[in-house]
This record gives sequence, C-alpha cells and structure tokens, in this order.
Amino acid sequence: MPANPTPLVNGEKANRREQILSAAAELFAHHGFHGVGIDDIGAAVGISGPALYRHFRSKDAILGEMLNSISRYLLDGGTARASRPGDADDTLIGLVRFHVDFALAHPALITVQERNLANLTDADRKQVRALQRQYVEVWVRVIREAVPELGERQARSAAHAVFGLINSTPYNRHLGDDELAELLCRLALGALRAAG
Amino acid sequence: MPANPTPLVNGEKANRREQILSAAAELFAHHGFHGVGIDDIGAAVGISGPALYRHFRSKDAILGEMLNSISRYLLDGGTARASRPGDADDTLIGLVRFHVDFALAHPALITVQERNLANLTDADRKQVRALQRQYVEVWVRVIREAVPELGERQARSAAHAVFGLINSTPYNRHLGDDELAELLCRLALGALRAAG
DNA sequence: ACCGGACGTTAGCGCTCGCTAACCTGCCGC
DNA sequence: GCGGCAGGTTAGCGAGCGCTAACGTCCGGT
Repeated sequence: MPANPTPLVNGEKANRREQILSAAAELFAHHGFHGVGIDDIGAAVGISGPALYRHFRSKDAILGEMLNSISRYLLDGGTARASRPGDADDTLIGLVRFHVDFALAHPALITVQERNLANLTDADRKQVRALQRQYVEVWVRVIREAVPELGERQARSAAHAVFGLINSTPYNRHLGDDELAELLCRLALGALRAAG
Repeated sequence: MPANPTPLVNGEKANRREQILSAAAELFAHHGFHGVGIDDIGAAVGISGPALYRHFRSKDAILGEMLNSISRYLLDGGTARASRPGDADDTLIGLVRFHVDFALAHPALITVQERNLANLTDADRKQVRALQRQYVEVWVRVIREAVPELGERQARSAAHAVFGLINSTPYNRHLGDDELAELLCRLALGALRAAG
C-alpha cells in the first residue's frame, strides 16, 4: 500500500532533499548526530529508513551538506553586508542584524553548526572550517573599522564572543522574535563598543 | 603482567573517579557523548575498558555526575557572590568575573554542559535543569538590580545571551588567559549596560 | 504500448558498543 | 599468614546502527 502520495504536511513540493535536510537539522539539534538514526530521519519526512540513500550518499553527507550550506550562506551574506559602502558603524550594525536574523530564523541550524563540527568527514570539516574562518575575518575587519582601538587578536576574540552571544537563540524562546532581535542587537553592539 | 602500577602522569593520588571524570570531559567535549566509547575513556586514564565499572554504575552515570557537579558549583559560587552585600554594579561585576574564571579554567566542561544535556538520563536531566534554572534566576536578580529598566523576561534573555558570550572560551584560545578574561568581562558588562 | 528511471519498500549483513561474567592479584587487618 | 576486598584483566553477549541488496510501482517520453 504505497499508494498514498504522502501529502507532505507543509513544504508540499519542496524537493525531498531540502525536506530531509530540514528534518535532520531539527533532530541533530535535539539529540546530536550520533543520537539520531537513519530511520529517525526517514520517519520524520514520512518515508522509512534506507530510502534516504536515494537522495544522499551517506548519513555523513547529510551533515556535510547541511553545515556547508549554512557556512556558505553566512559568508556570502556577511561579505555582502561588509562591502556595502557607508559609515563603519552602520556596517557593523548591518552585520550584527544579519547574523541575528539568521540565528532567530534557524535556531536548529545554529545548534548543529556549533555542536557537530567534530562529526564531519575530514574533507567536509576542512571545507566548513575554511568558510567559517573567512566569515570570522569579515567580522574582524568590520569590527576593527568601527572600534579602531582593538588589535586584530582582540577583535577576533570579540567576534567569537559575539557569535556566542547571538547564537544563544536556541535557549531564548521566552521573548517575542522582534523583541529578542532588538535586544540581541543592543547587547552585541553594546559589548563591542565597550571593548575599546 | 599487570605489575606496573601505572605511574599516573599527573594527578598521582587523585582519586580515580576524578581522573576519569576529567578525562571523560575532555573526550566528550571533542567527540560528543555518543562519539566516545567506554574503551576510549578507559584508555585515557591508563586502564582499559570495563574497569570503569568499578567506579561508575554506567556511562550515563559519568555524564550525570559531571554535569551535576558543574551545575552545583556554578550555583553555589553564584549565590555566594550574589548575596555579598555591596553596590549592585559591583555584585554584577563579581558574578561576571566568577563565570568568566570558570569558563577559562574549564573550557571542556563548558562545552560538555552546553552540548550534552540531551544525553542525560531523565532523572539526571531534571536535576541539572533545576540547578541551571536556579543559577539563571540568580543572574536575573543581580542583572535587574544593576540595570533596573529591564523587565524580568528581558533580563532572563540577556542572561542567556551573556552565558553564550562568556562560554565562547573553547573557541577562543588565541589570547592570553588574563587578557581574554579582561576582554570577556568588558564585553559582558558592556552588553548588559547597553541593554537598558 | 512500453520501457526506463525515479523513488519507494523490506530483509538482512556486519560491525560497534555498552555492559556482564569470570577470573587474577596485591594489600591490609586480624 | 591468611582471608577478603579493591581494583584490575580478557572473553563474549545482545542490541542497535549504517548501509546494501533485491524487489515493486508509478510516471513521463518516444
């Protein structure tokens, strides 16, 4: 009885791949990579178990594609914001806002990216790390322009710290999205301005 | 040939339990709870595999004791700082400093506590969550006294965000400990003061 | 009309992992 | 000086997991 075309409660036409990636992100975020089985992921999208291998080469490939696309999205968006002409402080505000928006929209992805780097294939990890490093460098540049009294290493540490601050969204569901976004931006900018 | 009394490179007389907990923390931090085997933990302390069961009832019990003692340490230290009489702002500074010191001294523990709550037994998780909630409440109280224009929910969100900021130490090894501590305190306090 | 590929299914292999069993050994108290 | 316990050892079980194999069905193009 495979007749039922699985109505796809939400995404509907959304390519199975995206559907799988999104479900896997949620599961990985809650239980960790090794805590989630192939069957769990399948069940979450209405197919069962090994059908996933019609769409991904392996379980690791799912995580790999997930983290790669996150990192690429952040890097692209970040560089775009960073290279918009304008006041240095405004650029920083834009960058903060960009990251905050992403973290609010995709807390599960944030969680996975923070926790599951170690579970990647060597090749995938190398790629993701490279993208992340570039993203950090974008932040370092923007921070140092807006807060010139910071040295490079201090700016890098501050960037990591601000990522930690913003990426607290998964624990932070007791405020409305808009209010939380506003608060996180104020906190992040306040931190950076106090760093000098 | 079990003759060799395993010279115990560092701790020496340190109770095996502590030794195991510390080694396990490092391993869990790097590879995640499910990514570490009983044999790995044993090997890390110079004994092999099932000998661990002379000291802990199960693998879960290791994680359970680890997270419980971290949470209890933070709560105890936090309440102590919070109830010292004095200026509200000084109290906040003391609390920030306390958490920063801990995060700098034990980055692996920080990592494990952030990532592996979901791998706890139901009973253990309940306990740890309770301790963590109390710790957050300590922060909320102190924050609201120092920054009175914040509502309770905003203060709670700010607390979580500042935890994220401070707990970035595992990614932040490119500055000297003292300099990093100083920077993190400035960032955290700057964030909170800008929240109002 | 039909063939081929996209996309499912179930059965099951092989491996790893947590944990137990059974056994060994040195030390400390009587 | 000997019995027992603390704390090791290795062998191996049972379950769960990632993945493959073999097979079924629908659907779209020639």
